[in-house]
Amino acid sequence: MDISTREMSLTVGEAAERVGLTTYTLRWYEQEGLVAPVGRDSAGRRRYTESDVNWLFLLTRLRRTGMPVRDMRRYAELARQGDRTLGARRALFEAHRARVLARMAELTEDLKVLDYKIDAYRRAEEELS
Amino acid sequence: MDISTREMSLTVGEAAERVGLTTYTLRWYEQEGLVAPVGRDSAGRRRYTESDVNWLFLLTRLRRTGMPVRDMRRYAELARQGDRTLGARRALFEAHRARVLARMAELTEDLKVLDYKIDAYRRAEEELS
DNA sequence: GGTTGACTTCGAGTGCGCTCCAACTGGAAG
DNA sequence: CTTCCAGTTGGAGCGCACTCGAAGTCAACC
Repeated sequence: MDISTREMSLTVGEAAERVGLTTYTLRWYEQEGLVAPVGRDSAGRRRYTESDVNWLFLLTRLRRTGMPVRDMRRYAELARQGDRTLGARRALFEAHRARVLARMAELTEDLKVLDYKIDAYRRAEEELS
Repeated sequence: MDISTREMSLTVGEAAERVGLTTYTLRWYEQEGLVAPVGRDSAGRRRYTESDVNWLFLLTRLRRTGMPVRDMRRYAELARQGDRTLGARRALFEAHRARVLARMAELTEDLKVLDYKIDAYRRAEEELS
């Protein structure tokens, strides 16, 4: 009902805070084509819409799961081409999903090594006491 | 029984292959203090023992779980100081273990976002067909 | 005994993902 | 009207973890 809840528009600083990136990174992402050119106000300052922020949030998840910036750019390019790339985007996500699962399996294995070592240290400490 | 099974000694190339690192990296790890100076043969070439290889393997697991080289160096320094650092080494591993668990929890969350998107693309494709 | 190929050292170079600086602009508060 | 602050650009710089090149040595094989 309140107009401010219907039209969200954030400065680069506010958007950065919301998505957990720096203003430097937000501008750099735009420059690198990970984000389509953001709208500007009358003074030439960026204004981020809710959908800009949602897009940025998605990027942070892709990034955090280890997707290289190069691949994120490719994804952004596909997204900008509209509906006809839906299949390609899904394929990209499915491939990435598989990589994330593989990464998690690796971590599970590595965790066993850590646990083994922790136990070995515990036993060695016991021995010495 | 056979002498060769009792005394393992690998060249840098062989050791690299065994642990899945390059010869460049093996030398660099030594230079960076992640590995204690490796024994040499009469011609000055490195000879890796089984325990050298075990140590390197452990390093690869630490690295793969995201431990910075800086921390690995600190760990290597502790290890070189002998038994009196057992507690510190265990603490280091326990702290790292917690970080790995946190990372896995993050990945689990991120996977949900990927799954959501994959499903959204599927539904959108359905819509268009 | 010459060729090959893996080793040696040292220092420089690379790729990634930011991160920061300098110089400037413009809106808002006191 | 001044001060302040957050924004703008282009380009340079940084930290990390390797990665490679150059020049040389040496053992092993034909």
